[in-house]
Amino acid sequence: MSNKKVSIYDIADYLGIASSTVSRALNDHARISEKTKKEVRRVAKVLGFEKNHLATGLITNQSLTIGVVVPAVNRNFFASAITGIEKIASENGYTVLICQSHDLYDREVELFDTLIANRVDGIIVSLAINTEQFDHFRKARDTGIPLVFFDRVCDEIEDTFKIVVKDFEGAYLGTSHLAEQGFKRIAHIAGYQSQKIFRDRLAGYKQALLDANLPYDEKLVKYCQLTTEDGTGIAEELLQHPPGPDAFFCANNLTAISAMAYALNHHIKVPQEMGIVGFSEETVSSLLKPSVTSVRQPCEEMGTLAAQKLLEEINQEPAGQLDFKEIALSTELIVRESSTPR
Amino acid sequence: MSNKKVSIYDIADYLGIASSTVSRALNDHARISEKTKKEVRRVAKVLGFEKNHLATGLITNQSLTIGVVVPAVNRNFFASAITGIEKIASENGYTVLICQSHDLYDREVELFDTLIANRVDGIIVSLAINTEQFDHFRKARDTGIPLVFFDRVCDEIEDTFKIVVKDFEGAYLGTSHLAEQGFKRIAHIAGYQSQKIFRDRLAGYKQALLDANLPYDEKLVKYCQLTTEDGTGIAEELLQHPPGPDAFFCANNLTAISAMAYALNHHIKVPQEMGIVGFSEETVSSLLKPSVTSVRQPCEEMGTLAAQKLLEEINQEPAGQLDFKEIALSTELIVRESSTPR
DNA sequence: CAATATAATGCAATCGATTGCAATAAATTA
DNA sequence: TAATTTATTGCAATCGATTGCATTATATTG
Repeated sequence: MSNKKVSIYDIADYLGIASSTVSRALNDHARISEKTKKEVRRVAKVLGFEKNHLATGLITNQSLTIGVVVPAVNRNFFASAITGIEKIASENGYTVLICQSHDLYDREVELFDTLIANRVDGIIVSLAINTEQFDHFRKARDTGIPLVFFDRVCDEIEDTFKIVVKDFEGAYLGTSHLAEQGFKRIAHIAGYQSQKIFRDRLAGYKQALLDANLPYDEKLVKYCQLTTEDGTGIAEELLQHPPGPDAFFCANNLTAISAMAYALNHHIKVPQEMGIVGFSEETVSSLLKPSVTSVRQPCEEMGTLAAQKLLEEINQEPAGQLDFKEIALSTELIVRESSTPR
Repeated sequence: MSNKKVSIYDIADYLGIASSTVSRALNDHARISEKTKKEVRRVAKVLGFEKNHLATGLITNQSLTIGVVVPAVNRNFFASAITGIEKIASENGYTVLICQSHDLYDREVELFDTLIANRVDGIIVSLAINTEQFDHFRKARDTGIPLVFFDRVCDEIEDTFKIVVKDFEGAYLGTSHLAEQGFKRIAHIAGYQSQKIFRDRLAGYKQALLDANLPYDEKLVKYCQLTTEDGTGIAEELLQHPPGPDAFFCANNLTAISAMAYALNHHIKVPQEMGIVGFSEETVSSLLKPSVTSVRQPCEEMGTLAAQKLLEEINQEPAGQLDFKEIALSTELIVRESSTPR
């Protein structure tokens, strides 16, 4: 293996000049002549030079890398958010380190340690579903690494940007829509209430019932991790013993899809006998038969916003001037077949 | 902001010992006494020390990071493969840098430059759909960075591991199955033939037709990028003018799902009037109504294998002893409703 | 107790790029 | 031509961890 590691010293030797000149030339420094710059660039190319970011990072104390910690990348919401983050990051010369917590608190903590050790310049995070301790966030902040939360945010940590959607509003929209369509016994597949977003969604659901003069029946609310299996299981549980629900408002889309699948497989007609509304779109929401009504979140926009705010904090000059706050974006109800019997 | 950067020197000063001793203590070196090790670890914790990987990487010439370049992370196949890669990597103390090429050649090249600059110890890659030049791969290899291809591999580069599935076999299985179920005019939504996997899938499809005594009609084969829109568009095109196909064998699952959606929306009954088989599972394959028959790939296993082979190459001692080859894993046909009219 | 072996620690160079300051070369002005 | 600016380039320290070799402390043996 030809383990050539070409450094600026090699270029310097080749041209018989100082390494500092090479460094400045490559960085297009104003005090280097055009002639030398051209020469240096030419030789750099000939020799196959690639700048060593580790060395740069060590001396400049910044890695030009930002870390992203999400529960999983194979969900449309997170994948889109990441796309947004990448866009802003690469426009600004930053690399993105994407990590999956797989919704495990322990893994999240580990990932934070790794990111800190790798000296990322900032971290964007959406909490694992069972994260209820926050020392790893504090540690990052104490180490001087800016943090931005999005989607599943952490209220206990202040002075950071938080990018969320109006979960209450979204849930209210979805549930009200079902009520308007004539559904009377609307169940809610809810996320664990340790996460604010799921509390807000439940609250929106309740308020919508109230405003529609429908009774709130706690037996119709089921808390879970919101996996595919949870959706099927809860649908089965609720539909076994009459009177079951005649509609599901689901706190995410995976459970909406799987609850719908359960219904269809048991010869319950959707939407005639059963209405379905999900929260957050999946790629297939519009492709399913019937297509699935859902609350659309501006996923990619959340990503770009999170990245912008993070870079703002990383590059703030002087420090301590930022107006940290929670930014809540609007949701939109995409009405499709699964909720419209008429 | 308390930008404390605690280094081994701080620990050394605190204890009045040499930094080299601290370094060795933290690395559990045999020639350091237990007593000192304990002291050092204690102080490290008190001071909030986090090892600087940049410095370590600079001196040891390894970053303990591996790069992964895939077209997109929001596809079940890649997400699962990544999960497999992460598993092996973290077991071995490596961090994974995940990058998306978004199926763009230019972006892929850019990402390679960034990864090289970040001195990753190796790269696992699945080609962008229009990658037909390979200098960036050669450059990585010349820089001494091991490469492993998976899924969409590059035949032009030799002496690297390649992890694939038996695409020919999978396509043969899927198409034969449709033939057995009585479908006569089986269309194929194919990927661009610049990629070997799509050539192999087409070949498997052809062979299956041949063995089933069905004529090969090139009008029933459509080449595309395999996006959702492609699936819908091709279904529309082929079904507009009779005699259209009575089944679709699709080179991925997105097009299978969207072609099926098109059929259902136009009152074509699946599977009674139209059979559907896809390649590679999506999370929703089993949840759709009808559920979608598809060729299952061992996604996660491909990821673990790719990572294992990469680490093997990274840590080979002495160099040049590896038996590089293409490893082809078996596929499995998961029969569901979309292809079984009876 | 002296001599030798062994354990534990320290010194100093190194990785590659950056950067403040000094030094030299070239250009301008008196 | 001498004096002064201005444009270029070089020197050397620095970031933080690692490591070969030297050194000192402790243990073992005769």
